[in-house]
Amino acid sequence: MGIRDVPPGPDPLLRTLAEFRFELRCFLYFSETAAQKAGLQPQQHQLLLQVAGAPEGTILTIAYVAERLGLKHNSAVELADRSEREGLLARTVDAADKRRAILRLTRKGKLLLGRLAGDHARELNELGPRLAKTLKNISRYSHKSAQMEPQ
Amino acid sequence: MGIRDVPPGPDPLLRTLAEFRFELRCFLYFSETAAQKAGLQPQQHQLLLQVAGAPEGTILTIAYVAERLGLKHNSAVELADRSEREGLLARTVDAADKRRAILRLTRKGKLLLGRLAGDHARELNELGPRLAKTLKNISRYSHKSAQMEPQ
DNA sequence: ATATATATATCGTGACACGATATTTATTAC
DNA sequence: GTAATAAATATCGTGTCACGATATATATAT
Repeated sequence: MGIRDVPPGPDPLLRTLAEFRFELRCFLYFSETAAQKAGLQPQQHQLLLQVAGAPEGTILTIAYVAERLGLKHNSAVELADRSEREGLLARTVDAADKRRAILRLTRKGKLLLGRLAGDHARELNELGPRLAKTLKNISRYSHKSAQMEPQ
Repeated sequence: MGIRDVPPGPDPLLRTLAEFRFELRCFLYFSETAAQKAGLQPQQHQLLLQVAGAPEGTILTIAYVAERLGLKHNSAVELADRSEREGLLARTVDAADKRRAILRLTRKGKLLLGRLAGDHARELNELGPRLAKTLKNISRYSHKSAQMEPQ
């Protein structure tokens, strides 16, 4: 802790941004691996999470999950196709607007997602504080002030 | 702010994890878009960042960046190939161990990376606090305590 | 009732990560 | 000191997936 948090040498902002992305990558790697161990593709996991974790009252359309996952509509369609084929997800045509497909999890999908959620929460409880600290360092170094007391 | 941070309805842990991934995805989308606007593939941006932002004294080998990017060695080789082809990066054989390739940025690579760094710092200064808050909520809901005062 | 917009779906393409394997150089065992 | 093993990088074929362009079906507006 202290000055070693952002060692001297190269541009401290680049140094800290690199560290942040590394920590982020570690989390994503954990997440991808956990999903695959559970028998899900990482993106399928994300789809299930956005479906199950949507705010109350959300209309769970393809367009909604596409926006939440940062995907184009057609990519979300394909992801839902694959997930449906594997019995993780079900589509039903919206009775109120037959253009829409409503997504919901199957029991299998819920089960797998639930297991992953606990693991992710644990991992984030460990990683979170480190991420937060690195984020603070970024803000410190991006305001290009000479560094005062670390932390 | 307050109770609305994690609305009622479905499992609040799933709800919060979904929110976290959405915020993360927003950042990544920003980052990918910024890189591409600057003429870089997102992964090339990450490679340059890990090269330029490595701690003083780091030996900048393929293996090093592979580990930092969470890639297999061969994927890092290919990424370095593409980046070298576009004049962002240079490889030199390590004189001390001729198996190793040492990576360094070209002037062009440094220039592009520098521009992106500022934009990213600004974006993270905005997004960081929200991420930190969501992370805290995850920790709150993963310890399955009944919720007390929000925040 | 026709035109336009919206939601989802289909298809061909390209980027890229990976496993398996090869090649070169170091290191170790004897 | 040479053979054997390890380590670092490179090459090649394959599969996944995200995308743009386009198509189809339903809703909305004029």
